[in-house]
Amino acid sequence: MAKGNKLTSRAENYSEWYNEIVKKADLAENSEVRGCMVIKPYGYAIWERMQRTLDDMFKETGHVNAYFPLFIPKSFLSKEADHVEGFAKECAVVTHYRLKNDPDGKGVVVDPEAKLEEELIVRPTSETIIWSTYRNWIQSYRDLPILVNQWANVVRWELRTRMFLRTAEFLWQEGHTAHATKEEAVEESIKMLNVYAEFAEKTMAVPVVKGAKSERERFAGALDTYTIEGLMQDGKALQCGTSHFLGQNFAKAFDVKFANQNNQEEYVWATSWGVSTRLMGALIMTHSDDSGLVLPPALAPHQVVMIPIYRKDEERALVMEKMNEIATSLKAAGIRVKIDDDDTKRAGWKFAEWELKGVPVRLALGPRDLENGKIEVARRDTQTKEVVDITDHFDQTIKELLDNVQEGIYEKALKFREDNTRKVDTWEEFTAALEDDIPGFLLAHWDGTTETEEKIQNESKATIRCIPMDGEEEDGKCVYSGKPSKRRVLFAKAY
RNA sequence: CGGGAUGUAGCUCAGUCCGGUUAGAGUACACGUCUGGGGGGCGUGGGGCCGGCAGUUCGAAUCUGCCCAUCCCGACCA
Repeated sequence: MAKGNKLTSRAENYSEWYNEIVKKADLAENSEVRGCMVIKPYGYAIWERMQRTLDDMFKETGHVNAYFPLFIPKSFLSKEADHVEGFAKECAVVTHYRLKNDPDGKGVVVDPEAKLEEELIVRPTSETIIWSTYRNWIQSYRDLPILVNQWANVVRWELRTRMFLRTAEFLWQEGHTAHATKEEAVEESIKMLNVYAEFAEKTMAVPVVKGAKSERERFAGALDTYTIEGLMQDGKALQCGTSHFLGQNFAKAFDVKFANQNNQEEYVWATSWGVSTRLMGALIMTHSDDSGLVLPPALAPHQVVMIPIYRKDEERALVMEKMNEIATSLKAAGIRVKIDDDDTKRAGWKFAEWELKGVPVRLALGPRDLENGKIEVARRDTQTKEVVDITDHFDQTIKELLDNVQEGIYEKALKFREDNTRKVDTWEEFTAALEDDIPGFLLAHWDGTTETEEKIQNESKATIRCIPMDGEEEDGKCVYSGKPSKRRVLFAKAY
């Protein structure tokens, strides 16, 4: 790659900047199938770290993993009326099970003889197939709760797609739990929302607002949907994860009952919750800059990249010896280290490349440093570097530096969100705020009706992201209708 | 599904209006060489069914028709 290979800046064209990061940082690329993407090894490595951390958190909260089929009988989808309403328009349908050679000799065609009696839907989510299964698993209160998660792919036939943010097929996890009481199910749905929020903030360093969705925005088939909402650098909101209290809707649709301690039959209470590869988009759009990706150390496949500098083979040998020694001690301290000793690339090229890929810390070591007992330490998030002594506790120095980076990018993102969260009280303020370069989060009163919500969306393009959980009661007037309101809700333009 | 555009090297594109040498550039790739502490310089080389089919013509990347594909804007998108 040549000098001209700079990213489009965020100011110039934000969505172009995003697309270029995804491609040039080797995260993913478009596939031959419209709307689908290939997640490349570097991008997948980040996703794997997300999976591992989340999976541990799920296990710690008592969940186990299982796997349910990709295909769902068409009839299942129509058993819960709201649910089918929500998904019908974006389902891929399997109608046949066989191909045959084209009689005209041009490749293969669908064999019309092989039509399925009942068509199969490629899962857009798995509530239906799971609840039809739970029916057989549950007879007594002693069978409850069921706390199951699955890691899977799902398909939603989207017309407009964007890498990681909205693709026709995506990877996610979906937790599906069954409980004896309403209280327990509600508690579960909030517990998992908290797990998501903790993951977002501690591991991804993405600050999020926890809240409940309005009726209009909630999951089809849920009584309550809870969400974590992040604010991206362009001032638009991104829904990062959702947790649903499903009530008894699916239990009734699939006739899942249990005998309570008094031997009375009751419908089971349900939750479901999920996060997807969309989190990759949140990660990119929260921290990255015009030089490329910025990764939190907790998720970076390589936390430290080491680049040797040398001219002659003798120099190379000396530098590599010292570098391996340092790498060994860093690895022993639990740090993920990559030595980039590729002799076909130049040092400057590697600097730019690893910056683009967001590696939190870069160490460069050359003959000059070797003489002085020093090493160059560069920090990705602040783009600063300094030459420091190689001390006995160098591994601890780096460990602390990584912690600082993790903390630093979170604080920076939090400050950005705070700077771009505004209370507005009039419709003029509301619409004016949305015209800004960074529209941001708007806290405003709302009269609680779907009609008003729709009008606000149609006239301003902003939607209610959530009714924040930590919001305080406050008397006010709806920013649109002027009717009384008890609390502010969070509005934003959203992805 | 409506509106607009584009298909030429792995990628980004010029050439098409006005038909006429062997179809070009940048980048990527390969080799050599000088290099090497922020995406290096020089040299050499490989790589093309010009989206497909059918016309017009002595001659088509270029003109005509049809088809296919993709992209953008809208509509739609818990």
